[in-house]
Parts: sequence; structure tokens; C-alpha cells
Amino acid sequence: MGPTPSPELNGLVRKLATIAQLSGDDERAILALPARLKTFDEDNDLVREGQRPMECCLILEGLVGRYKVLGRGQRQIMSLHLPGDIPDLVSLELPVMDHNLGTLTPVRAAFLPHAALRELIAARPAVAGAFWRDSLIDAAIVREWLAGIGRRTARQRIAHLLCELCVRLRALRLIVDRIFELPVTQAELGDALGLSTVHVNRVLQDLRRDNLIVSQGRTLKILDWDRLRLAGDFDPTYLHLRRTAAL
Amino acid sequence: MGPTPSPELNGLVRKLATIAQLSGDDERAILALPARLKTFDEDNDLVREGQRPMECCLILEGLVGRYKVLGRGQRQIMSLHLPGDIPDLVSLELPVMDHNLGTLTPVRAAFLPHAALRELIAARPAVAGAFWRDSLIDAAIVREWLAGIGRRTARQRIAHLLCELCVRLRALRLIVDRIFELPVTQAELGDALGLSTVHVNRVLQDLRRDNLIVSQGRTLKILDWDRLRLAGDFDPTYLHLRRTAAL
DNA sequence: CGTGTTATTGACCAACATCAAACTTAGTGG
DNA sequence: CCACTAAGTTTGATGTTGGTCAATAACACG
Repeated sequence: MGPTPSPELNGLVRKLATIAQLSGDDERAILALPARLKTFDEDNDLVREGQRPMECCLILEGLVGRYKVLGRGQRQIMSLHLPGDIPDLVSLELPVMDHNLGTLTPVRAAFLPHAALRELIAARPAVAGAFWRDSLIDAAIVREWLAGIGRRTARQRIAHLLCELCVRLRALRLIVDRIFELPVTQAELGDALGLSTVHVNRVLQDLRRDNLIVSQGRTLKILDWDRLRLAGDFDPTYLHLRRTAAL
Repeated sequence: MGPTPSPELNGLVRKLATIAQLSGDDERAILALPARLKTFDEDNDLVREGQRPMECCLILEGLVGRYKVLGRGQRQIMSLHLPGDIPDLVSLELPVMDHNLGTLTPVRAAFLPHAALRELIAARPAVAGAFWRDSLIDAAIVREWLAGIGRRTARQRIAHLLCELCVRLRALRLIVDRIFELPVTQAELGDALGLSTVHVNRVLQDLRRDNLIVSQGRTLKILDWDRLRLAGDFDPTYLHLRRTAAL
């Protein structure tokens, strides 16, 4: 008898369901993965550059950022990861981490041994395909960010990111309407968008002034989806979601 | 007996050899792939956003750029692809292209049917792994570019890109020393780096003035590798090459 | 030789960064 | 319940990198 099927791994199944179609057997095989649960405070690293992890971390709850620190201590966040993501799935094929994974909020994570994941992949081609697909989508999101940082204005970039997070959260059924927690500081937003904190602040004020969004505390509410989408030049194709319902 | 083993596909084998270890059987299976050869002039699209390709293109010769065109006609090149690359391998899992692939030089390419690639992947796990690994490295390169555009100065970005291309070309044994053709216009460099043509020009002049590089025509020669590397804050870890000899 | 593309220059400008201070908020312990 | 503190946000003043526009020079190619 294998390990107790963790209800914890349901998030992974749900996430994969947003991008691929899996059979009941596939899902059961995923749920049977052995997992070591762990919780982290805000601002902690799950995995660090240079490490050679023996496990992959599945996010159960909270927000994780993938980042590098360049030359003079400047941080660039390269992607944001939501519950259901396995941001270091990459470590299965690329043993040495070339970036850090850090929590932006308190995080609950499940650590899945490489060996078990490899078995799963070998035994269940559909799951292997879903994982491959997931890392390709991950890459597509990074490319979209690259295009944004390279060619979009600060206002566009911020609007775009808000749209992206909204769509991703809705696809995961973590929000229903267009109201969500954005538990990141403006400094972190800047690190993700290649902007300074001060500028992020000013642009956010603009967006509020224009009634595109409101935010009380860390709750963010998109007031005018269509105009925000327009302001951010946002087109969700690059997310490659299965159900366009997510829009 | 399958189709004639094309010497053309050797480039793919050589490329995969730089990132993964394949058996003789794996290599023979790759070489047996059916391929439709095609040549393109400079500035043509191999695949376009929105398309659903039924084949993947393997670059045999020339330089290919992956790009998007945003809102007001501004182009962002998101990656550069050298001979041996299959830049649209992604289309196997993500049927709708979310970007364009265009030639920056005249290009010879081999088109490989999806069906044949799927059979290859199903039959040879090591090849599947190599492909996965390849797309993960592709993503790692995009992340590095993202970090650069987000946080590095124009000078650093340009120096970094020159270093990257040099290392990649050497890994493929396409150059021996540090002299290579950079058959791209300054406008294209700008599109890749998120800079204007004018600024690219000025920074290149600086690099020449500082004796980091020389360029006659489109032949580029790195004069002072160590200082260029320093100027670009370049660390090749993210390329995940098998032989560090490439340095 | 023309003719079109690419590189170079100069003048000017805008977006965004930096610095530093004040203000808000949320949490903490007495 | 009220300081007190630390983190985050907001503001203003000022600086800089790199963009834009437009013209000229250098090539490359037929």
C-alpha cells in the first residue's frame, strides 16, 4: 500500500487540469506521490541558485517568485507562481539551479522527491506530457514578460500583469469575480516589472485615478476589465489555458 | 528500411550532444526522421503567430529570431536560434503559436512532421528527455534576457549578448576562437535588447573605443574576453552546457 | 554609377531612476 | 487601549539613461 493519498496534492491535479486533459488513473497516480509538507514565512527561499535539489516543490498555498540577483544587488523577479505550480520542475532535467525561488507571502509547500516524479513520468506518458506542457507555458509567460519589459511602458506593464494574475487566478478557481488579494509590496512589483518602487507607486495611482482599479489594503479590485485590458495590451493567448471560460 | 538517413540532421544530433548524452541508437533514430528541406531569404517568417503547425522546423544554417509585434508595431525579439535548434518544438504541446519565427539571415531549414517527432519521443525516452531539457534551457535563456532587460544597462546588455552568442557558437563548434559573424543589423540588436537603434550604435562604438571588440563589416571579433565578460556581467551557468570546455 | 539599406551624428526630449523625507498602516508589547 | 516600531506608501525635487527625429555618411549590390 502506497502512502496515504494526500488531499494536499489536489491543487496539482486542479492546476494540470487547466492546461491538459488527464485520465482518472493519471490523477490517482499523481495523488499517490509521496510528499513532505513544509511551511515558510514570507521572504524565505525555497530553493537557491547553485543548489542541486533532490525534490521539487509544489506550492499549496501562497505566492512564490522566481528571481535572480544581478551585479549590484538588483533583483529581477522572472515569474510568479501560484498554488498548484511546481516552479522547480526544471530541476529534474537541469540539476543546478540558475535562479532562486522565494516566498512573497507565507507559503505551504509539498516537496516531491525527484525519484518519485521520474517514476511517475516514466509510467504515465500523459502526465509527462502535462509536465512538459506546463514548462512550455511557463516559458511562454516569461517571453510575454520579456516583450513587456522590452517594449511596453510602465503603465502597460502594470496593467498587463494585473490582467495576467486575474486570469490565472480565475483559471485555478481561486477567485470568481475580478477581486483578489495582491499580497506583494510595490517594491516587489517593481522587481518583477523592471521598475523602481517610486514609479510603480505613481502608476498605480494613475490607474486608480482613472478608475481602472481600486485597492483597499492588499485587496485589489479590477473596476473596468475592458479598459484595463486595453491599457495593458493584454491578450491571454500566451497562457494557453484549456477553457477560454477563464476570461 | 526507413527514409535515407539525412546528413542534414547531423546538426540536430550535434546540438543535442551539447546538452544531453544520447546513445548510438538514439542518434540513429533521430537521423532517420523524415525531413522536408526548405530555404528562406532573409527576413521571412518560418512560422507565424496564430498558426497551428503540423511540422517543426530544424535550423540547418542561418540565424532565426523568435519575436512578437506589440501594440504600436514595436517588435521584440525574444530569442535567437542557431543551427541545430528547433525553435518551434513547443508547437508539439502548444498547438497555437503565440509568437513568430523569422529569419534574420538566409536560412536552410528541415521541417519534421509532428507525427514522426511524437513517435520518436514515445519510442526513445532519452530523446524525449533531451527535447524537454532543450526547451528548459531555451526558457532559461529567455529568463536571463528578461533579467538583463529589466535590470542591466544598455552596455551590459549588449556585452552580455555578445558573450552568450560566442559561447553558444563555440559549444556547437561553429567557431573556434572568438571571432564570428554577427549578421544582424543594429536595429535587430535593438529589437532583441529592448533598445533603440541609435543607442545600440552608440554603445557599440563605446565597446570598440574601449577595445573590447572590433568589427569589420559583419565580422565581429572579441578582443578582450575577460573584460567583455565583466562588462556584461556574464556567467554562462544559465546555458547549462555539458562541457564547460566551451568557455 | 545609381539606389536602397545600414550606420553614424547631433539636437532635443521623455520616461523613469534616484534620493530623501514625510506620512500611513499594521503589528507588538506594556 | 495606547504608545512604539518597522514596514510599506506617498510626495517632491532632481538627475540620467536612453528615446525620438532628422539629416548625413558609408556601404553593398545590381
